[in-house]
Amino acid sequence: MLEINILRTDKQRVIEGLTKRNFTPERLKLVDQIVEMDDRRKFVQTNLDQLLARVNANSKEIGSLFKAGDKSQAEVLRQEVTNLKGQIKELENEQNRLIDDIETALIELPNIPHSSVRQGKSADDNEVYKDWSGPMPEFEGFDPLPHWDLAEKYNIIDLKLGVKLTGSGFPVFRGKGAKLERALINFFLDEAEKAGYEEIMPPLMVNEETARATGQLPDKEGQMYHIERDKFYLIPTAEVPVTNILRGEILSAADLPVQLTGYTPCFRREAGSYGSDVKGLNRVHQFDKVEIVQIAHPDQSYKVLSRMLEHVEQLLIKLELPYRILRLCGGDMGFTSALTFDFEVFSAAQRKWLEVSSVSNFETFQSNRLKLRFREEDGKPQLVHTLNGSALALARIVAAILENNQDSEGVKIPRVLQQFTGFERI
RNA sequence: GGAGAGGUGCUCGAGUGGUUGAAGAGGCACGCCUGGAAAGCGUGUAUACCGCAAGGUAUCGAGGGUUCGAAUCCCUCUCUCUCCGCCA
Repeated sequence: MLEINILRTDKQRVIEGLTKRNFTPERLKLVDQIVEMDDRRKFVQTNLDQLLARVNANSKEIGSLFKAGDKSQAEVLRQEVTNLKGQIKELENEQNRLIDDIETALIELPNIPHSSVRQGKSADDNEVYKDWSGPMPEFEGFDPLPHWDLAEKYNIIDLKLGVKLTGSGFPVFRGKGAKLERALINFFLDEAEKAGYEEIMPPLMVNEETARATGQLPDKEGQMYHIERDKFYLIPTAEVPVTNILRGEILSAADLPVQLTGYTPCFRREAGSYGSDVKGLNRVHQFDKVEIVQIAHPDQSYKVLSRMLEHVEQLLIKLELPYRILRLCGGDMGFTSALTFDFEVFSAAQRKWLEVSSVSNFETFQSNRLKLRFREEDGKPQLVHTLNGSALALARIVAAILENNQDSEGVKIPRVLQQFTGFERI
């Protein structure tokens, strides 16, 4: 959620930012409407506080009058308070209504894009920030198979079995497939640890408050699996529980940046897709992911962002996968993000780029709802910047490894993974 | 699932209607003391909102109620803990 103050102090930037996100002039009016409601809210509170102050003063006075035995004077003051109550109730109601309305409206506003973000309608308008310049996988004497065929051929991932156990989009990894998955998780976690991240194993279900604080609720309610009976949500990403660890805290500046990482399965309902995009591991309801999260000083957050980009990039280099980096345009960027870079790997048989990581700076958009702040030496608390990124999303990485490293006999395991898998080929 | 206890500030912990935003202790910070340290002494130690400011308002799990006045009384909800049962 945006800080309401910037609608006043930085209105021009807000308008430009929302325009990058393709807000129509009609919708832009929301900004002024919110400020107006907030003006009214301030006015109401000033009045309300004055009335409450009088009630408090009278009550105190009544106390001492009673002790002094002056009942008649006490009665006069008591009467006055009784008369004020109607007004107080009215103002309180209006204040509560305004607070609700302001929040409801404010939640409609997405984060203001960073100045480097271009306007654009969709993923087609994303800018290729860094293209792949190395060699592409080549195959001599045979046509590379898509990963779903390889999965079946070597009996390492069973999608049909997943359907039997649960439903479509719940792959079953087995044998060397399962071990490859586990190897990747260990590799990613070890790399994160080396980069200074503390490993977290969080709950896989969260309560409503937690889902709200990182912005999954109310915007993306439909994306999450919901346990009706206990009012829990299955996490769509480790970002949710991990970022919430520090919810409500006031850190000292010396604690920053906080670096956290976590492996979790991720559960996504992802309704409404179809076609070849969803085939195999391209889009599933449950997948594994290692997430990195940083809580940073506002002055440092873009430096932190580039370090996170480097981290992810190194993973892909070590895995020997062709990759490219996109800077998302205003139309494709997530609601909560100020700047997002996507990493895509090339999957040789499908001949397309698959998104395997998304690294974002949310600035104060998340911390505002998280109430996550820090304090300089003898300064006032101010909101931190939060950042996160996938490092990396497993399913599609597996797809790319299988497709790119195949030969007619099997699949070669990238060298860095071999110590984790214990085998060199599938 | 059954029975009970309880949620107060950074922590512990008092507090059953009236200068209690909240005793006391601990922790932390600063100062004094010291050759230095410990001990000791002193001072300070929440957050949000409104206000140019002075200052004001709110907050003792959450919400509602009683009252001139509530951390203190009443109702609802919620969470935690203990015991029993079940269980990896």
